[in-house]
Amino acid sequence: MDKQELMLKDYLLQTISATKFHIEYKLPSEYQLVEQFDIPRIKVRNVYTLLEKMGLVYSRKGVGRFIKHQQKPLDVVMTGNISFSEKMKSQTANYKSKLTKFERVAQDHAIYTKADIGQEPLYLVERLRYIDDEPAAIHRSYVVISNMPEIKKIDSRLVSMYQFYQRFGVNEFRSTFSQLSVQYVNEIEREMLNCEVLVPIVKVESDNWDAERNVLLEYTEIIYRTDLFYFQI
Amino acid sequence: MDKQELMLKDYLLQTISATKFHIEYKLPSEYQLVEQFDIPRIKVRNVYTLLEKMGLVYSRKGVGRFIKHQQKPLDVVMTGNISFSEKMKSQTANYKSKLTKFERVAQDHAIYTKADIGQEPLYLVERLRYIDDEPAAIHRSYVVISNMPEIKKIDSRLVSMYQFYQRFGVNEFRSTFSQLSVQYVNEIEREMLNCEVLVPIVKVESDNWDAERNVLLEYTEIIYRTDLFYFQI
DNA sequence: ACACCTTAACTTGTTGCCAAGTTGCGCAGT
DNA sequence: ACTGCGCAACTTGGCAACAAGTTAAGGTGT
Repeated sequence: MDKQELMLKDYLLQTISATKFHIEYKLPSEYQLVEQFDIPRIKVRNVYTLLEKMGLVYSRKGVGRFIKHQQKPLDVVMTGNISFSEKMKSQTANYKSKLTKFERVAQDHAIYTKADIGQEPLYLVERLRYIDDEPAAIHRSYVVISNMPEIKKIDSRLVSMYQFYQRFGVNEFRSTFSQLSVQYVNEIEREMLNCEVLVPIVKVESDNWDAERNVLLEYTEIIYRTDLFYFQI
Repeated sequence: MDKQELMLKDYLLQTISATKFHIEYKLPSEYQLVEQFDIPRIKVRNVYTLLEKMGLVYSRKGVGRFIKHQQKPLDVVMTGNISFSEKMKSQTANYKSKLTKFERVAQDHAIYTKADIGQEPLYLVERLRYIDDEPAAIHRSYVVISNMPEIKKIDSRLVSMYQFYQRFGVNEFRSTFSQLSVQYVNEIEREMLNCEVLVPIVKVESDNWDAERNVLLEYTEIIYRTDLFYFQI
């Protein structure tokens, strides 16, 4: 981006952050900004399309460009033993979870390169979490079948992995690591999360052990849209 | 982005991630991709300039486009009482810290809107952290002057805030919150961190108390480039 | 045989032009 | 006075053409 584009980006970001998030706030047209800043129209377009990819703005051909309504982010507590479901239900009335995949993990899946996993057959339970009817997080549990054979019997009524494990005799949980990284989504996850190309995601990878039997229950991967959450550590 | 651009983005991202990070790996030219995928050149350019803004690729006019060398991310442990300096020194030989600002905080600074702070006069100590001579993190300590008046006497020899507090009688630290959010940089921080527009940052905000006296020592804000760190929780 | 210069063919950088959608105003008809 | 239609002026969407930098090959001169 050249200096003119950077200047315009900051100008529009200030406009967006200063605006009291009324629905349908209309931004200046491309030609208004061309005249106001005396720069080529293509540079205005470049900045506008960047803001669109960041999920801040949307356009309607022939009408104009508008600031997108942003939800107030919710708090996710990253430590402690409260399940994600409980965390969300305490902050919003409109939370739900949908089971999107439950199947054996193919032998060539990348998960098998993780050191702790080795070649133990795994069962994937994948859930999409919704807040105010918007997809907000993808929760993947890779369960070690030999340490929790009942996992093969789950069905679409599954509500919480915590409750599932407790039902089958696990009372004490332990985690040996939890790692957070920030990335951009791939296309599959972007469609699942219904977000724009440049909304970064936080990926949290951790494990979950039965502390009494000292066996690995699952390897966990959670993908959060970063525009919908603050993370309490 | 339309489907052709998304397809090309994924194609180039796969090329980048499959490449063994040799310096100066040259990517296909715009016209090679135009012919290979039978799409307009402007769409190829759109995708290439996006990858440039993400910090993955750089271009040289008349020569071509190249994959940027990426450093292997380091681990930052987000909990516990180890100072950032110690965390980094245990992982790399080439770490340094530079004091970039130390001054009273103006009365109209946004920091004074934080609930815990009220209107207590604050002193800002800002450090830029380097890894392998690249800026990697900005560390801001907003110190409560009345609870640590010695802060006004610091100079450019300051190495560690932990050591500073210990020198003035603080032996036991406590934190009441630590919040992580993901954002894009503003222009000032982008220049300090020497990164591209679309490298997201992690901002960690926390407080630090003298546990014995039960007084607030500082409000802390750390800004990390997300391409240089994994976060252990 | 080697070195230097020129030019063609490559590369990326910059911007305008045309297409298509929408809205609002003015005019005509009832 | 009201309603409906047409068109001008607005908006964004899509893409090609020209400018400028670099490199390598070929030809010429020593």
